[in-house]
Amino acid sequence: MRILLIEDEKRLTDVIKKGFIESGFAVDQAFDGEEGLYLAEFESYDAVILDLMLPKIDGTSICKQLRDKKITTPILMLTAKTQLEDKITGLNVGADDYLTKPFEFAELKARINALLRRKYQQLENTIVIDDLEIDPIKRIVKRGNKIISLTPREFSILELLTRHKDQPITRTQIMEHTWDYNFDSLSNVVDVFIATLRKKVDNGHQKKLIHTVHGVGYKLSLR
Amino acid sequence: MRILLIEDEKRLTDVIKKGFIESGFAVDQAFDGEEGLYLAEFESYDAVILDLMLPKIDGTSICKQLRDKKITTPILMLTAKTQLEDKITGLNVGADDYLTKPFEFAELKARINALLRRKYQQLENTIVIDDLEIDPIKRIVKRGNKIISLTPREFSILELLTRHKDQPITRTQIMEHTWDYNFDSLSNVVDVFIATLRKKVDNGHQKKLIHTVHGVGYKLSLR
DNA sequence: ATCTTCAATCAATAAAATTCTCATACAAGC
DNA sequence: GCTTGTATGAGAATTTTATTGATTGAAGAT
Repeated sequence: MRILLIEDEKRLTDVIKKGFIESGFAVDQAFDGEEGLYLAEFESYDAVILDLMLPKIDGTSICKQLRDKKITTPILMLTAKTQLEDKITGLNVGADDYLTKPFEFAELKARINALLRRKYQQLENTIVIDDLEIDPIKRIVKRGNKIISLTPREFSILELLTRHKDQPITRTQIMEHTWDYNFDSLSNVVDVFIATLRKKVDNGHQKKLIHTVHGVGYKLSLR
Repeated sequence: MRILLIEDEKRLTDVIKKGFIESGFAVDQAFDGEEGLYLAEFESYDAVILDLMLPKIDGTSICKQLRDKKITTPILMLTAKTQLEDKITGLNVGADDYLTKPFEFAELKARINALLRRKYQQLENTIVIDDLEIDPIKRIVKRGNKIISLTPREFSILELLTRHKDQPITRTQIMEHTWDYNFDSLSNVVDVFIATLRKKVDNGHQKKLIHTVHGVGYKLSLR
C-alpha cells in the first residue's frame, strides 16, 4: 500500500509518515504543490493526503487538476481550520474526504483505511514479477504459491523495489522510503535487510530476483 | 555529471555526496567559501550546491562574484531557515533555485535534475540514438529492448557521449565529467573504459555507435 | 514486573566487483 | 618506415558489498 503525502509542515509530515510506515505503508512525500502534483500524476498511489495550504500550487488546484486528468486516486484533504467554505470547495473539486487540523493520527488512519476499503471493495490488486506476487493491500507476498512472511521494513523495501522493476534503486532512496528520518544514514542497515530479503525471497530458487547494482544500489528484475 | 558542493557541515556533506555518487555524479566538495569560489571558477561543473552560511566568504557573495565573472553554472542555494529575506537576496544575486534545511535528499536531487534539464534543454527523460536508449534519472540503458548493465564509470561516460551526440568529446572532457578533481590525468583509463563500453554497447551489433576521432577523442553517432 | 521473542541495528571481517596501471600490439597519418 | 596515437588483456590496487554474530529495544505473554 502506497500513499502520497503532500504537506509542507515538516513536523507534521514526520509524524504522519512514521505512523503509516509502522502500519506497513510506503509513504512518498512532497513538500510543495508542484512536486506533489507531479508525483500524483506520474507515480501510482493508493491514496493521497493533501494539505490545502501549500507553496507554489494550493491543494484545491491540485485536486482539480488531477481530476481533470482523470486520475481517480482517493484524495483526503487536510486543512488548518474548520471552515465550511473550504470543505465545500474541497469536496466540489473532487476530494473524497476531509479532515481538519489538529487531528489524532488514529483518525487520519481510520479515514484512509475507509477510503481504501471503498476503493478496493473486492478487487484484487497484486503486482506480479515472474512467480513473485505481492499484494500491497493485504500485505501478502507469495513466491510460487508459497507465502513468504515479511517484517514491516522488509515488506516496505520489497514493495519499493517491486514498483520500480528493472530500475536500480539507491540505498538513499530506500532509506527515505522506509525510514522516517534519513540524514544520519551512513550505516549499512539497508544491506542487512537486503540480505534477509534475499534469504526469504530468492533462496532455493533458480531465478534470482534481487540484484545488486554495484556502486549504485539494488534492483528487482528477471535477470 | 559533475557537481560542486560548497557546505561546511560535515555530516550533511557526507550524506549529500553519497546520494549523488549513487546517482552516478562526480562530486567535488569545498568546506569554506574561499575554496568553493576558487573551484567554481576554475573547474567545470554542471551545477553548484551552495550553502548560504559559510566560513571565510558567505554564499551570497560567492554567487555574486561568480555571476560577475560571467560564470553561468546553475546554482542551488541552501539555507538553514525559511527566511524570505535570504531567499530574495539569493535569487537577486543570481542563484537559480533555493532550498531550505532540513530537506529530503530526494527533493534536493529532483531540483538539481530540474536545473540540469533546463541547462541541457532536455525535455524528455530518455535519450535515444538509433536503438540505444538511455535514461539518466532511472539509470537504465537498453539497446534494442535488451538491458545493458553498466558500472558507474561506464555509465557516466556513456551518458556524456549521448548528451553530446555526433560531437567529438576529448579525453579531458570525459575526465572532467566523470572524475573529481583529485584525479591525475596522465593515464589511459578513458581508453580502457571506452574499450569495455564498446564490448557492452557495440559488440554483436551491425551498427557501431562509439567512434574514435583520431587525435581528438571519441564520439557517439550513427556512423 | 519479569521473561521471552523477534525485529532492528551495529560493527567487523570475508568476499566480490570495479577501477586503474602497465605492457604490448595495432592503426593512422605523414 | 617512422612517429604518434589508440586498443586491449592481465593482474594489482582499491572500493564496494555480503554475511555473520553480538547488542539493543520494543511488544506480548506469564
